[in-house]
Formats: sequence, C-alpha cells, structure tokens
Amino acid sequence: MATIKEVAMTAGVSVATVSRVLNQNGYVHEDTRRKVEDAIRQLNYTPNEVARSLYKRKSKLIGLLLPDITNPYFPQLARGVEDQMQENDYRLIFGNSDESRQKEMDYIQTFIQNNVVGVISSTNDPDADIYAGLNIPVVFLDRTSNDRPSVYADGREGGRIAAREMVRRGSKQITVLQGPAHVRPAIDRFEGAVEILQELNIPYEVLLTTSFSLTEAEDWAKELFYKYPDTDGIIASNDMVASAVLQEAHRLGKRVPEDVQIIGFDDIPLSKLLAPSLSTIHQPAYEMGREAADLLIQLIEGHHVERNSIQYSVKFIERQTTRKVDHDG
Amino acid sequence: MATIKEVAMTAGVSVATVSRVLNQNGYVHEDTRRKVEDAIRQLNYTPNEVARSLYKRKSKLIGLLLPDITNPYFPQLARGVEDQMQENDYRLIFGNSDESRQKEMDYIQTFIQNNVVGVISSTNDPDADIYAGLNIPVVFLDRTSNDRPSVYADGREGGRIAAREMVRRGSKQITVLQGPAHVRPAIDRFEGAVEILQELNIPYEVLLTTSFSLTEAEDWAKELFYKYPDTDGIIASNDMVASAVLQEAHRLGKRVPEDVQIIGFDDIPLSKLLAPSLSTIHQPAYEMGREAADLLIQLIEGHHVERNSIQYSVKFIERQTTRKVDHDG
DNA sequence: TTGTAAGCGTTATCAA
DNA sequence: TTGATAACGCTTACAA
Repeated sequence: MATIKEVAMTAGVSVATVSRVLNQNGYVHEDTRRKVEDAIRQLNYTPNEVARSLYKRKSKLIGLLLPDITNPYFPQLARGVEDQMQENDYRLIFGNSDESRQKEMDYIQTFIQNNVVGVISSTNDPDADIYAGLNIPVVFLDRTSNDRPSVYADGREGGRIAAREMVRRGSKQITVLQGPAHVRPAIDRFEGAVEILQELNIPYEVLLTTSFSLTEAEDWAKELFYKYPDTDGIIASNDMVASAVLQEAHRLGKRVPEDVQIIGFDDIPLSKLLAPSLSTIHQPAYEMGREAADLLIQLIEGHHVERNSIQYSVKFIERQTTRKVDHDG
Repeated sequence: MATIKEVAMTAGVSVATVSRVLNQNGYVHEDTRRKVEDAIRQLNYTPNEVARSLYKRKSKLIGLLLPDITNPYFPQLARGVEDQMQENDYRLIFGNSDESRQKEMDYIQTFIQNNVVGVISSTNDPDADIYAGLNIPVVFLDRTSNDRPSVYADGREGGRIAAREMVRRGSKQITVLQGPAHVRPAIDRFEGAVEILQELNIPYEVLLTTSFSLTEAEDWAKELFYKYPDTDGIIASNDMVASAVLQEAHRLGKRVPEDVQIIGFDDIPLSKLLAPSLSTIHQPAYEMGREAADLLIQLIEGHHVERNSIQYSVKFIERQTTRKVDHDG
C-alpha cells in the first residue's frame, strides 16, 4: 500500500498538497493537481482510512447489532441497512447479540474502540446505560424507546389485527404463542392479540415459548397440540414458529385452515412458499432497514430530522392458513 | 473516551508504563501495575483500536464478503464465521457483493483501507487480480481455487448424488435447473447431475436460470412446467428454486412425489418445514463458516496449517419430495 | 523498573 | 499557491 508520502515524492510536492487534492479543499494549481493525480494513479494509491479515522476521531464505519442473522427476518433488515450504507460510503461492522446483554455490551464496546460514527441496534433495552452514554447517534431498529431515534413496526397493532382476523374467520378456541418474554416485539404482539381477545370475550390459551429458534419451535408445536388439542386458531409469535405449528398440524392429520387456522408474523420470504401458504402479519423489513440507515446518516451528518421515531404500520396478508370470509364480513 | 495519556496522568506514570501493563510486556512493578489498573478502571478506559491499528499496521478486523445475505443459505455461513471470529476477538466488516465484480472490488478495496488482517470471500473468481495482489490471507468460502485456502462443499458430487437418487427413484424425464452460469457452485452441481444423467443414458432437459432470487424463481417454475409439462423429476439448483417449483407443482395439481419428484440443494433450515418437506443435498453451512474463520485465523497468526483447502462432503437428505425406495434399491 | 521520543498515515494550521 | 509541522492515540526502541 502506497502512502501519501510516496505520492508526494513521486509527484514532487509536499504531503500537504497531496492531501489538498485528495480532499478538494484549499488552493492547488491546475498543473500540480494533475501531477498529483498522475502519481496517485501510477502508485495505485488510496488513502489509509485508519490514519484518517485517528486524526479526525471519526471513521466511515457503522456498527450494526442484530439478534441473530440466522432468523429469517433479519437478513432483510440487514440487507436494507447495508444497501443504504453502501450507497453512502459507509461500511458496517456487524455482530449478532443473541439478545444477550453481555454480547451486546461487548460489541458496542468494540464499535467505539473502532471509532464507528453511528450504531444501529436491535436491542431489548434501548434505555440501557451503554446507549445513554454513547456520544454518537444510535438508531434502534425493530425496537423502540421514548423519543430516541428508532425505526420499528407496530407490533401491538399487528397482534390486534391477527386476533381480529382470526376471530372474524370463526376460530373459537384460540391459542396465542407468547414468544420470548424479554424480546420487545414479541411482547407487543402478544399483548395486542390478548387485548382484542379479551375485548371480544373470546376464550384463549397462552403457550409460553422462550426463543425464536427453529428446533425449539418444533417442540413447542408438539406441546401446543398436546396441551390444547381442541384449539382451532393459533396466533404464532413469528413465521418460523407458525411454520413449525403448521407442520405439526399436518402430522397430526389436522386440516388447515378447516380444523385450525394459523397466523404468523413477519412475512418472511418463504412464508408464501409453504403449503398451504402462510397467512401472516407483514412488516416491510427491507425498507425498515433502509430507513434506519438513512435516519442514522442524517443524524451523523448533523442534518435536521423531522421525525426521529418512525413507526411502520403492519398489515394482514391473507393466504391459505386462514379461511376465506365475505368481503363485507 | 479516555486516552492512554489521561490514564498515565491519573496513575502518575508515563504512557509507556500504561502501555506495558495493557499489553503485559516489559517489566512493571507490582505497585505501579496496581496504580495503573486502578486508573484504568476509574476512567473506564479501553484502548483505541484505531491508533493501535495505525501503529501496528494491522487491526482486529476481518472482511467478510458474501453474495447476498438475503439468500437463506448465507446466514448460516455468516453466523458460523461470526461466532468463530467473535470468540477470537476479531470483528467483521461485512458486505454483500451480489456476485458483482465491481461491488466485490469496492469492498475489498475498503477492507484494505481499513487495515483488515484477513478476508473471507465467496467470489466466483478467486484468481482475480484483486485477490492475487492482496498481502493478507484470504479464505474462499463456498468457492475454491487451486491450492488457495478455501472451504467449500463438493458441489459436483452433490449434483451426481441428486441425479442418482432421482433416477433410482424412477424418474424418467428429468429436468435440471441450471442456475446462474457465473456462479461456481451452481455450475458444479449442474455438471455433476448431467454427468450422471448422460452416463446412465437418461433423457433430460435443461432450464437455464440466471439468479437465486425468489421472485424470479417463481417465474422459472412456471416456465419449467410450461416447457416440459411431462417432466417427472426436477433437480433444482438450490432450495429456494426447489420450493418455488414445489409450489408451482401444487398449483398445477401435480402430486409430489408421485407425479414429479423434486430435489433441492443446500438444506436450508426451512426446507424441512415445507409440505411435503423437501428432499435435498445437505451442506454443513454453519460448520463451513466456522471452519473458514478458523483457517483464516491460523493463517493470520502464522501457524502452520496442514490442509488449506477443505472440501466438505455433501449428503442426500431424504424427505418427502422423493419417493421411497427399497433399502437395497 | 521507568520515562522520553520516534513513528504509524493522515489532516489542518500557519507561515512563507 | 505551497510547504513545514503539530496532532490524533498508541507501541516500542532506547536511555536512564
């Protein structure tokens, strides 16, 4: 790797001049500019970002912290973030937190040590000290906290919608899968669903699950039908779990949606490939990722932002795990 | 962020001494060590990795370049890489290349500018100049090149296995989905399948597809059955495409596996959730990611490595999109 | 056992 | 319009 010094040497100027043409500031004569540019090309020089970062105390690096890239919902988010960042010349340092406080703190720590200029985080505790103490902008993605910058979907409303659609389609004994109690969006969905169920006075059962992992999901699906064999409507905490439930229903010879309806959450890409395809609550994950990245960039660059908390609305995607209903139904 | 200077001040020693306790080298008196450690704790000091990186001309950063994290095969790989790196105190700068030469080069470029100490890349052209010119170790993941460090699965053998299993289970008019012609693993799989089909003298058709994207996969599925309505066995280039094919078969009222058998590739987590669940060729993605990371670390740290090219064998996962066959079949 | 100072590759200030 | 040079925060000779 050539350095600015070598460029200066071969161009026959000082490093200051090279720096000036690099950053297009200060005066530099047309002829010298050309000489410098030639040298740069000749040596195939590109500036050392580390040195820049050290001097300016800021880099072109962003920290991205997601719970688990292996959960099919997150790649969409991640990709949205990456595309937007890439287009704006920011790079991502990426980590999985597994919803663990410790890992989260470790990552935030190293983000800072690497001079990142901003952080995008899906944390369950946006009000934790680590974030409060940060003197760089943070955008919470898929999570939120009072008036801190965040991009998220209306999980509670999603839960409500799921419950309403299920009831409207005739389920009388609904089971709600609660999802991990420490994962904020899971709580919201759950509460939304229960809110409506109580309001409508529909009997329901709750099955507590503790993660979004696929292998465990299969166990819960079994447990679900074992404990509540007569349930005729299941609101899952996400599409992964819903898929596992769907499969278990198949195994038990239950017809979906005739015997039991299922509604998932997230609308991950593969949910429409299931047979029957999965009715679910859609969140615009890719867009949300992009929006979070955009918001963060605005914050970093000190632009004025009108709204720093962006809630996306969710919508019901009617597919085949729910029954048809009259349009005026 | 406190600096080493401030630590030195509050501990009443020089920065050199602080550095010594930080890096546990050189002599330092027990008492001074304690004083320094107290100061560190008190100021909540952590070293600035950027400054370290500048001085040592190497960081604790690794570049990870994947085609598209949104393709369900890659999160497994990524997670394997991340876990292994994390445990060894390396962090990841992550990018999607979309199999595009330009994006790939841009990322490699910025990796270097950020002093990464190693790169893991899923590229279609490991012999490109960018890689040859790198003076840091590179491990190719899911791709390979003659005696350059790489971790990959035996795609060709996978193709062979798929073809054999399909023929063995009675398909007589097989269609092979070729997959993107510039994506190495897709080519291997395709060639392997065709090799066996020719050897066994089984008639087959080829449908050329140009990406692994899900939306396009749906179009190809339609095209497939339109062009070759009588096909009774489909070897897909990956599980995404296989899923789309499966769904289209459903739509057309074809019974799977009775009328048409389908074999996918990769064994992504959701393939077992499909109904019928998808028979496929399994690759140990997570492990491969970990192995690639481990290999890279060995290379970075200058340890001797016995084998720098690690080929994983693949295996047929018999599920429900293929027919049963006698065990001595 | 400890401190001084040079150097890593930049940018920005100041003087020329 | 240009060039010296200090500074960014750290590590490591080298001297004390």
